[in-house]
Amino acid sequence: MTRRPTIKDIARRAGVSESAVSFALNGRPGVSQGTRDRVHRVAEQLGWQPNSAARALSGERAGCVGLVLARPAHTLGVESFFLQLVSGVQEVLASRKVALLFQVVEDIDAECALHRRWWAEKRVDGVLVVDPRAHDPRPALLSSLGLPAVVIGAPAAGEEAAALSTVWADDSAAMASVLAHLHGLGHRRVVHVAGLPGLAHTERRISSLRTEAARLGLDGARSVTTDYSDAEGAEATRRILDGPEPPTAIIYDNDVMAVAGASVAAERGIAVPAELSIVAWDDSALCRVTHPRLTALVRDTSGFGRLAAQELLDRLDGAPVRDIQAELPHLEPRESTGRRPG
Amino acid sequence: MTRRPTIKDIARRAGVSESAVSFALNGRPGVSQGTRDRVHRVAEQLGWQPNSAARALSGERAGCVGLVLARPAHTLGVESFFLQLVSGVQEVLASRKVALLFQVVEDIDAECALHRRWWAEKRVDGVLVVDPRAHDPRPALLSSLGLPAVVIGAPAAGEEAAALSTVWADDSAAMASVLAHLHGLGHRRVVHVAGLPGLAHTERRISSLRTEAARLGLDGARSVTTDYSDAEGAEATRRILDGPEPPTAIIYDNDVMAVAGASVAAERGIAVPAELSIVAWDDSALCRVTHPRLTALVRDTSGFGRLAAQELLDRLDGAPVRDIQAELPHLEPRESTGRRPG
DNA sequence: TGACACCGCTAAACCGCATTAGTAGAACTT
DNA sequence: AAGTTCTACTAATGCGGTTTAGCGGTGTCA
Repeated sequence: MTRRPTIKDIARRAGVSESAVSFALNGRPGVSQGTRDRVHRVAEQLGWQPNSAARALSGERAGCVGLVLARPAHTLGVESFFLQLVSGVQEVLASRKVALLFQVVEDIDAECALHRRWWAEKRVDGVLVVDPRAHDPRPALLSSLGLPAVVIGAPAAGEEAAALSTVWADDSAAMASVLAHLHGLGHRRVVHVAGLPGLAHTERRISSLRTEAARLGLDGARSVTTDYSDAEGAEATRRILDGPEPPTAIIYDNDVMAVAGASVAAERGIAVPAELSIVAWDDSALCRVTHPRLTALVRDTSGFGRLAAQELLDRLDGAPVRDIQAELPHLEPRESTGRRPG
Repeated sequence: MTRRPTIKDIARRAGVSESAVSFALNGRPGVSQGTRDRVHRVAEQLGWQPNSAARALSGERAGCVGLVLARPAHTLGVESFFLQLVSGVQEVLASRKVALLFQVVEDIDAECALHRRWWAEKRVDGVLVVDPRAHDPRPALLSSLGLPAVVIGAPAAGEEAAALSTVWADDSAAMASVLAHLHGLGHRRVVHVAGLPGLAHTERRISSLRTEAARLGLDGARSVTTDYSDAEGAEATRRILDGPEPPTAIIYDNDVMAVAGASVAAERGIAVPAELSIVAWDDSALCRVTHPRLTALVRDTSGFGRLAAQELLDRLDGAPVRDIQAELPHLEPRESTGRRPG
């Protein structure tokens, strides 16, 4: 139950004023090198750390950034994406001693309310925004509050990202590469089992599928949307396979649905990849542990997080808004894709 | 870029002193009902929220609790456990407007350093501790700092949890129920593919397996440890199946390894459950999407998180240290377990 | 040699809130 | 009518930092 040391303690032991201590510890001019060293030594010895509340109060930063995840609770924990992203984010933040406030909420209204509260409470210096969507209310809100933010993922087509930086991967090009792969294997009827309809990247992938399919002359290509859960992924797969002219290849928007789809095929005795090819968007342990292993679109998710965190820190340091493109995801062919049957 | 309203603004508009505002907003005596109402109305109108830094500084709480995850980055994101736990934790915290500081670090030394820093910075009012392990340095550290904490998971046998509350599930009983299930199906040779060796619950499960197996007369029962990854899960499975007297049932300490194990069996043409039964400790979408679906030990992970968060809040309110036992996990039999072959 | 700039430091104000001490006025005693 | 107790409020202080203003002492230069 030790008492926390303060700069007052340091000042007393070093025989200087509190202001001198503050100057010394923050590398500001106004103290001689000798005094500076002495103060640092005493601070170290006392194990002093700045009280974050006091810092935040005196006009400075809170030393903290926020990340809100607006997803219904039951769809959480099935995807590896977020923990990976967060771990990348933290690598960068931790190196600068910035903390991460993390919260899961039910929907986007709750998310907006939370941003507003964090701002009013002066709890965070900036926020990371994930899952950009069509008609997204968050960019406008955040810029009206003057809260620096970085959007992770490309905004919906046609929408300017207000005054927010964006870190994104080119989903359109990625979709094109998947279709090229399938087309090269002879597939002509392809279905895309997409994620949540409101999300910007979902719409982007859907529209890219359409234009790219038209270009390649794949006329059966279409998308269906889901909530990303294994249940809806399986259900969609059943409907697709039961429909007229079932496809010879299916692209799933996440790993969980892809595995669920593969399982439905197995259940029905449909051989993968002999009769049906499967591609997962986002690689994970999941894709490697199933049998056959799934061909997947690999992206460096934690690298993505690192990029976003770095950009947010830069923004806090006054850097201008930027638009950063992450490395293009690449396709990792495994055993779940093969030549078109017949 | 609106300015944040402060109690000074409220005081001015309501025509009273700042102290009166503070009393009114905090439900303290010393203001008439009329003034109280007026202050509340003005505060609402201005959209005032207490500045968390100022609150924390003036002796009060930081309004924030911490959770550190000490796992090497590559083992992250494969398990659904943590996001589920965190989402449960937050349900409770959010209802009390307490924020969650979340950080992922490489190892337990980094975790200890972080706890120390958070304490010194007065960033958190208390912390949640996960993955208790044998010879765990954290309880002693936290109690010497006087930082309220709740340990999630039972401490290693023989170790007192210092002055920390504990929320735990009875792993021994759970292991017993799994063995009873397998014994009932006629299995006599069972292997347990456990997780990280240092963790308290790993050791608990291992020792429970041993005593329970002895009681039931299963003499081939043994445990091997891994790092929880799909790679080590698969590797362990190969070694086990290649060894002398291969088991007829395998218990895996998480879902990912169980699926990886099932995949190894499939690869080798070993039929599940006809030739090999598989049990996963911890249910998830994963166990339901594979084919055959995996028999799993189900626990209410987010409920676990809720319990822990509630206990931490109680501790912050001055409640005494408690030892809370969560609901016993129950076994959900699916298609991956069946009668012993032969 | 006086004016001026510069260095190294201290004193004091301030951030937004909680809290303690104090105070004016009304109500109640006796 | 003077003393006491309440009520409803204000003034002042402190939390732990940052920051601005100011102040002696020394060096520089005209």
